[in-house]
Order: sequence, then C-alpha cells, then structure tokens
Amino acid sequence: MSDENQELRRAGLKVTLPRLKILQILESSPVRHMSAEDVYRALMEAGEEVGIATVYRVLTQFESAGLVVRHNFDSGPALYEIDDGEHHDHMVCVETREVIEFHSEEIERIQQRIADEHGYEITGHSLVLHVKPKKDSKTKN
Amino acid sequence: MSDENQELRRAGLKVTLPRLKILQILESSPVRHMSAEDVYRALMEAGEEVGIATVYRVLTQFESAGLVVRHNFDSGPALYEIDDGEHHDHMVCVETREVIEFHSEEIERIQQRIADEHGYEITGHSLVLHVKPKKDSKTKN
DNA sequence: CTAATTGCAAAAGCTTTGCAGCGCA
DNA sequence: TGCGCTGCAAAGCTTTTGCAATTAG
Repeated sequence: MSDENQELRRAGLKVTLPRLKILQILESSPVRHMSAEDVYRALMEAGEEVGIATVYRVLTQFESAGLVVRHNFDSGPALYEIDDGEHHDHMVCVETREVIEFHSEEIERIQQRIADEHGYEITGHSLVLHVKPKKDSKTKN
Repeated sequence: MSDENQELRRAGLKVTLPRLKILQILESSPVRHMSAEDVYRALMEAGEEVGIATVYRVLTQFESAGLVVRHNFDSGPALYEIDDGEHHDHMVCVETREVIEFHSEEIERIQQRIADEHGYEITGHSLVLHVKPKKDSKTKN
C-alpha cells in the first residue's frame, strides 16, 4: 500500500486518492492492457468517484513519469500498461482481441543495425503482430 | 489516365471523378504518406470539388480493395499510402516527422517463427521505429 | 432506369482543456 | 496556507453516418 505511495513520490507526483487508485487498478488488473475507459469503469465498479478527465490526465502523467507505457495498437482508444522495465512487443489476436507479449533480442539488434545504416538512432519502436490461432495439427501453446 | 480507370474497375469500384482524382493524387504526390486531410487539401488546391466525407469513404474503400495501406503511426490522423505490393516497414523521424521506408527479410522470418511458436499465424504486422538523426561523425545515408 | 455514389451537416468516439473549488504537503 | 489537483462541462480533432440529390453503367 505505501508501496504505490513510494512509486508516486519517486515519480514526483503528489500522492492523491485518484492517482493511488488508478495505479492500484493498473497493477492488480488481470487484463494488462487497459484503455482510459477501462480504468474508469474499474474505478466506478470499485465505488470510487473519479472523473474520466482525471483518468486521462493521470494516465498521461504516468506515461511521462515512465510508470506506464501507452500503445496505439490500431484505431480506437489507446491502451496503457504498467511499465515494469521489461521491454517487449505485442501480438494482437484479430479474433479475440487478446494481447500476447513477446521479446526478441534478435529483432532488436537488427532494428539497431538498420537505423544505424540509415544514419539514425532509435528513440523507441513499436512492433505489433496481428495474428490468428493456427488451425494446425500440432499446436504448441 | 485510363490506367487509373483500370485500377478502379479491377477493384470492383465504379469509376467516378472523386475516386479518379484521389487515386491520381495518391500516385503522384511526392509525399508518399498522406492523411485524409492531406488528400482533401490537395484536391482543393487542384480546384476539385470533393467533400471530405467522400475522401474518407473513398480511402476506406481503397483500403478494402488493397489499393492503399492505412497506417496508425501514433495518435493523430491515419496515413494512407499506395500499395505497390512491396511490403515494407517504417521509420518515423521524431524531429522532422519524415517517414523512411525499409524492409528486412530477416525480421520477417523471426516474426513468423515467434508467432508460430505461440500457436498463431500472422495476418499482418506493423513495425515502426521512432528515430532521430545521428550526430555521428561518419553518417552514411 | 436503378443502384451506387456523393455532399452536406450532424453526430459519434476519443481526448484535451478552462475554470472554480478542493486537498495534499 | 499555497499550489497542485480534481470534477465538470465544453470544446477539439478525427472519423463516420443519415439522407436527399446526383451519376455511372
């Protein structure tokens, strides 16, 4: 509990009830990627009185503070997820909207090399695979 | 001229003036990635009377027909580019907003492998590197 | 001739912002 | 107490949609 307290302070943000609650929701939700609306709904269900505008503002602040990462997977609302320091990319199932995370050192290296060859350095990247379940015989998952 | 005519017919779309003009603009513009607004402005400058709603509708139809590819690089308006069949990914310069295209067979292969390992098959993907110019001594571009 | 297409304006979806009041340090 | 934070409602930006008029085939 004073755990989130610390996180907020470290981020240079005043510890307020909306910020605490939003951070708790992001950390405890079984769904890792949430829209502002998702967070807002979760707050409502928890009986918290927080305005949707505050949710947007807080999520933006959390992003600036490096507490969360914002994704624009496609059109539709942006999704936020806790930034646990572990960089990873995403697969989005086109059928279930499920989000699967993965990481490839190999791809990262190649990206670096390509940017370098073009005279650029990478400040960030976004890799999203749109996928659907294999109908294969020997599906390993 | 009857070239675009053909393309539209092949796509199963009636050949109308708005569709012809929009296709021409997308094909001839020096800037390869254009928003609906960009296309609309280009039409206005060319003295064409086309509603912005039509631009959105036509671009959507073009996308369904495989004539153009739609990108949601970040927030902000979607960008469209002619689909010339050559698949490629993008680097977006965070300073100039410039869009650079690249392609890596290597990355594609790894993506396939990863999706496969998770029991999925890829239906599409989006890879965007956010980059800035190197301050390096021996910049090769 | 008839179904498809268009333009307009209204509305929808997501997000940001101005402002007055409230609350943390 | 003072400045930052919040809630509300209004507005902003991008995109979609209903409808009547127009047009391609």
